[in-house]
Amino acid sequence: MSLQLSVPFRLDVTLCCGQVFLWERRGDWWFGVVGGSVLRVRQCGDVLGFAGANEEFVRRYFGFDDDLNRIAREIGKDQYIKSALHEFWGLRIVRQEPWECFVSFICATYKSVAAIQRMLTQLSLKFGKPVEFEGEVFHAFPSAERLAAASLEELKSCGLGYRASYLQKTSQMVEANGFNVKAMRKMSYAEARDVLLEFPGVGPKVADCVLLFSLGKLEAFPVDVRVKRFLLRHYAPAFEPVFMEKLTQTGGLSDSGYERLNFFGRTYFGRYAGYAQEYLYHYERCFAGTANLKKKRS
DNA sequence: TACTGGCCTAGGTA
DNA sequence: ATACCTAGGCCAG
Repeated sequence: MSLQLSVPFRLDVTLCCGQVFLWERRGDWWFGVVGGSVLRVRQCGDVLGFAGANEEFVRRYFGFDDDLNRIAREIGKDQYIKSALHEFWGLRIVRQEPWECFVSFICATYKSVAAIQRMLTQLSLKFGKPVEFEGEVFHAFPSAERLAAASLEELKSCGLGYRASYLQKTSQMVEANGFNVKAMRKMSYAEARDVLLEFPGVGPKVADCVLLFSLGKLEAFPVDVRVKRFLLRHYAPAFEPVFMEKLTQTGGLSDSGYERLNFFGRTYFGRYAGYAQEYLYHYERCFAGTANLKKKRS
């Protein structure tokens, strides 16, 4: 099946920008398991070809209802973000499966994207239900029940390290009390964030990623080392010199430091701050390299 | 309340 | 090759 694109969209950028980890590229086609079924998608200009789901599902998953032109007008506050918007125009925030997204970002702490993909792939292979598609076996993302029953050793064998116990405890909590996606969608950003923060292994960064990439809270503004970096480089005048100095001197980010940068992002860019974050994050990742702003060791 | 280390592991880099 | 550094942070003290 195929659909004629009537909105700006770029599939490859959307799947490569670091918001989702389990899509695999094979030639022109992308393969992914979403909600227990396998999806095959490719883009040729204004035509999106797909198999494994209906058009409505595809439209919802890739966020075609987001009015990108309007979003760009609202977040396009300065030349730097405008450059990122221009470079990656068509990048959209995906509506991931919340549980998969939650697990992904619990595992993502202090890991590179390549390593995250590897961990999640192993978890799926080991604990996910096999799904046949076009004569081939794929694996669905494992349920909370299955992960809750896994031993620490089994989880660690997927490369999780210290994240294994977080994932085990969180899975057990979800198995016992559920993961109330519907309720969180209805809540405000702040309320839903507080719910997520109750789970082990979930701090503000992980919560913001889940809110943005799976719960439709487009004002969420996750702050990681790259975001911190481009804020230091390009938005320094927005902060007090003393605060800037402290940020530059320390590698990590304290709770209060996180909240200040997060608050800046949400107030400066507005209700679509999450889109700004993702365009800028990807821009930083592709063009800014890994210049070292950390305190020099002596 | 705010800050400091420690933490598992795997890619990437010198 | 082999050592070292950093990676989409969180938690305990």
